[in-house]
Amino acid sequence: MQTLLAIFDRWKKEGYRMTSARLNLLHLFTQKKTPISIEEIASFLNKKRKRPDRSTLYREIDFLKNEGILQEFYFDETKRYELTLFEHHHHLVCRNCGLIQDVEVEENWDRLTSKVKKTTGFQIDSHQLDFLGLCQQCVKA
Amino acid sequence: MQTLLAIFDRWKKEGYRMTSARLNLLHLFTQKKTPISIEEIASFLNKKRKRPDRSTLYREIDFLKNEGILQEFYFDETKRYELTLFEHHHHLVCRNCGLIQDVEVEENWDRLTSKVKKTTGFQIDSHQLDFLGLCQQCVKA
DNA sequence: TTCGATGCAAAGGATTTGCAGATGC
DNA sequence: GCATCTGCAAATCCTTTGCATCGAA
Repeated sequence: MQTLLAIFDRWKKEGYRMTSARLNLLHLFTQKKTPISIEEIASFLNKKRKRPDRSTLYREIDFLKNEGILQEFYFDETKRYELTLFEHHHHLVCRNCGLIQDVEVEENWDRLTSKVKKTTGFQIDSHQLDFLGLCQQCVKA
Repeated sequence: MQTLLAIFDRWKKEGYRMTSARLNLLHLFTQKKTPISIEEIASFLNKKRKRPDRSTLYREIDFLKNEGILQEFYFDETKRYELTLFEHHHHLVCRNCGLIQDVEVEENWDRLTSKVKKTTGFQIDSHQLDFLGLCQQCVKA
């Protein structure tokens, strides 16, 4: 697992710059522990009176994705992003209100992965497991 | 698991019609056992000289999704659709050539689901598990 | 001073919508 | 015959791109 400091070091060597837009975004992502959409990112940054242009936002997301810092998900009809720095986990999605929550699933993923590899011949890099349903609030209502 | 016949019956009662566009689409989906994109659907129908307008295609996909006949996935930067009639299974996606393959994962999903339900309070309807990696061909190359 | 990052405006592509005519039932 | 379904064209929405300027190192 790479740390933010290690990333900054690498960027310095590669000639990328620590601009305020980039720092604001990274700061936002370290606070939000759950995948967020472009719309949500824009509105959070608006609240804090930092408003990058949409094109900047898209370019920056792309940059961070290519650098392996952000991970892309697709929930609730929209793309969402989350720091890869966070430990691997799975998501619970409420199909009514759209709430997204992390969940720990006790499972021997290494064993499962190597089993799948053996039966299919695929070289498996990662997996994604999500649960879809209703959150406590929406079950009540 | 609902059958196609049961669906046709329900539609008749609800006043929906068995148009040729709808039948062509359903026929295509019963043949393709793997999630396909709008582009792929259009090109397959073109080959068979059935060319519905794109708006019809989008409307029909939407209809089938709402009727619970199609399931939506998001792989390889595109939305893909598959019949829900097929038995529940998981997907292997090659991140190089985009190949999608079904895979059986032996796991007691009911046990896992009820465990997650207990720890989170969510009412869980379904889950989705996908593996990402390289297929045999792409590993060689 | 240099080159990456940004904002703006315009282009591009995918999806949706309104409407008039076609077609299942 | 009536309501649904369809194709066409236009509208809309999201994302990307070109370019001149800004600003980090």
